[in-house]
Amino acid sequence: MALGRGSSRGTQKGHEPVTGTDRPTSRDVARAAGVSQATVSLVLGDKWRGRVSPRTAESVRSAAVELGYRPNLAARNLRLGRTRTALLVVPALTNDYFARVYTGAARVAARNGVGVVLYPSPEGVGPAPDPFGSARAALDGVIASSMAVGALDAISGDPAAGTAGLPLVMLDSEPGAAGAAATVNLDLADGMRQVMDHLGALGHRRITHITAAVDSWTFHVRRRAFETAIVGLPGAVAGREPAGLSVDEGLQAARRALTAPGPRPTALVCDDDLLAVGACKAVRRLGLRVPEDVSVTGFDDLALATAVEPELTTVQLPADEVGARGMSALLGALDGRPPEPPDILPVHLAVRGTTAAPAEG
Amino acid sequence: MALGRGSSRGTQKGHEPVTGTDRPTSRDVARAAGVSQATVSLVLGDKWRGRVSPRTAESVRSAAVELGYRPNLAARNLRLGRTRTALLVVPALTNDYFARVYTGAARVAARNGVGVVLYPSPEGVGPAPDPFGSARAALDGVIASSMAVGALDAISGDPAAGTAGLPLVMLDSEPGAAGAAATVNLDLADGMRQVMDHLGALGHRRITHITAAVDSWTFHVRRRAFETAIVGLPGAVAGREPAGLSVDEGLQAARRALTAPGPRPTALVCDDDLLAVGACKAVRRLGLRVPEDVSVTGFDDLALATAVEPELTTVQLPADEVGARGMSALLGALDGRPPEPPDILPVHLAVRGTTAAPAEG
DNA sequence: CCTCGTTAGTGTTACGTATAACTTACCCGT
DNA sequence: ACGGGTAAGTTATACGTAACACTAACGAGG
Repeated sequence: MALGRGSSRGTQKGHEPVTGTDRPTSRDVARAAGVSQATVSLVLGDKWRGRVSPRTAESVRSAAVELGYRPNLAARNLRLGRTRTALLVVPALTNDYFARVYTGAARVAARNGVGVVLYPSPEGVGPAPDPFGSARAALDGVIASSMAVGALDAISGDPAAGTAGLPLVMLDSEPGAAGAAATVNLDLADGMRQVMDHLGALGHRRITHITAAVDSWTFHVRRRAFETAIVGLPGAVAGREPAGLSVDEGLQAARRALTAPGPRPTALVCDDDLLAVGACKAVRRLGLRVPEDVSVTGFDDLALATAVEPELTTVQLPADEVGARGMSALLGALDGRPPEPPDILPVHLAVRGTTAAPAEG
Repeated sequence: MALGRGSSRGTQKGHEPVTGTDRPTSRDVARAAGVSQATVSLVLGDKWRGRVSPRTAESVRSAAVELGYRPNLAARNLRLGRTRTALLVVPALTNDYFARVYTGAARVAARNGVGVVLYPSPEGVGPAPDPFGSARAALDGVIASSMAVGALDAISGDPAAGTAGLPLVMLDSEPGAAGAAATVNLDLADGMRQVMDHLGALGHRRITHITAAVDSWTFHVRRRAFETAIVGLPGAVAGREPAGLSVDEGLQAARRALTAPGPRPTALVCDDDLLAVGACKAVRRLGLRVPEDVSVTGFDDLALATAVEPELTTVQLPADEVGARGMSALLGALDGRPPEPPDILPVHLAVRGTTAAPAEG
């Protein structure tokens, strides 16, 4: 039954390719089953109904198993002109918002027989942060977070050209972003509004916004929404303190906000949970308490938010839904379906332990 | 100059492949530059020195740019019989230990012109968690964390067969694991020893080990090392409390440990930072203080460890070095070099705020 | 008996690339 | 003038697969 895997590698003329790990090919399976390669392709491709007898099909299948046949994906991709693989470009792996985005995207992709390759934009990983060279996988389409567009247009000035003409779905980016086949958005403005309503209702009037100093739409929106909300809050006094996206930067920014001359803010609204955690540390290092002396709010509802004490009041984002919709949109674009109207996913404020009414004063 | 991208798709007989996004091919570039396809391949493959005149080379290059030529990776992979792509299988994205492993691996890979595809073993993502179907990228080799072997042998009973005959490097796994071309290890036993020495020197004698209830070598080692250390500590009394790998499970386990009948442990040694953070919460919920009443130690030094207060005393792991060595080993195996002797990377205890001498009593 | 339709396959081709082997033109020394 | 050498390309494959177009065998209907 198990013929030797002869595979007459006849070098008559010309080329001689680098001989990789020579696995059995569909032709080897064909020889073993006593049929032609075309039949093997039909059977294993599950297109044999009514074209190959069940007996033959079964013998092909068992021969394939016998030899441990695995189709050569490179050959298949070349033949089909498509890879059924999508690239997901995210800014950071550590951030579990993106981990959840991936989960949602992967779920939808798996249901459609599509693979997902992750490309975390490198933080000094290599000299050429080229997703299409680095993740050398041949790709059908790209989903990118707005926070990672740097990785895309690092290749060329034009963000769209960065995807090399592949369909592109943008997440959390300006609706109708140039070059994108679709966009998936969160109602971040509403999230910030919920935060401000909550703080306003508690009685806070001196509020400092600790902003993420990252040039990304997701943060611009938060800032605009904060500014809109603060003018809608009678007698409110706003402050602003920019910070990089880390716990430590949040700590520094909060320290600056709390030790600045003038009346101390009673609430710190942070653009991100990392910043909020840092802010809480700053409050305590100044001998104050959260939330009795200073309320702190975050954004994103990372795992970190419920790990710290007190647990963070923050805005929960439906991250996996973002990933799932993004993948759906990409699959639609790949199938040539017209883009669906961009809908904006709702977000939800989770009130936890870092907000309370301000002390009298 | 810019000829139309004619690409006479002559369907004389037979096949007719699915016409994907028809990008320009090297033959189109050849036509535009007035040379043969072979010359284009030579020039763009940077193998033209002494075989093509500089003038011609330049005209080929500019024609390629003009047309926006991007080589078809599927075709290249097929021709070369290799993809220069490695798969990194990790248990979770959220855990920044693995994010750092990836960073290290990606750094080494980039230096060698190799791409890295991440495969986070899915938590209920799809029905068939098949890295080789899901990450449909054609692969040259696999690096897998021992904590993710489940994703590998989910495909077949045999962990090695899971990689479909590809070279496999195991991280943090039993040295000389079956089927692995190489293994990269951390001296976790020494890490645990450092923890115990530290606690012993502080005067702790009633110590409970909060173990990760995960069937992985990395945790077996920790447990064995704990048990070895405890017998080497005169008068020491050990406890053990298993927990799943999460903050909340750590909290539950610590609560059980602290409220069990008999004298209360003065120190909780946790297998993981997540557990340690949960343990700290449990201590405080019982009205006790960290570290005055109960000392807590973690393991891994996640970002979380310095986000909480007090900052966690924990064992720092050279995660990126693990990734880098793993990738080096894989590249070596791919080049047919004999495996280097498995070396064990040192780890280092970071003493921070959650450990102190126990109160008298 | 011939034709038609169905069943069960096979032969052949091209996807786009990299490279071994061949070719042609030109120059130099003797 | 002529052989040999080099520079500058070109030609011809083959990688493994999927699918179209073809064919051989066979039974049924007229």
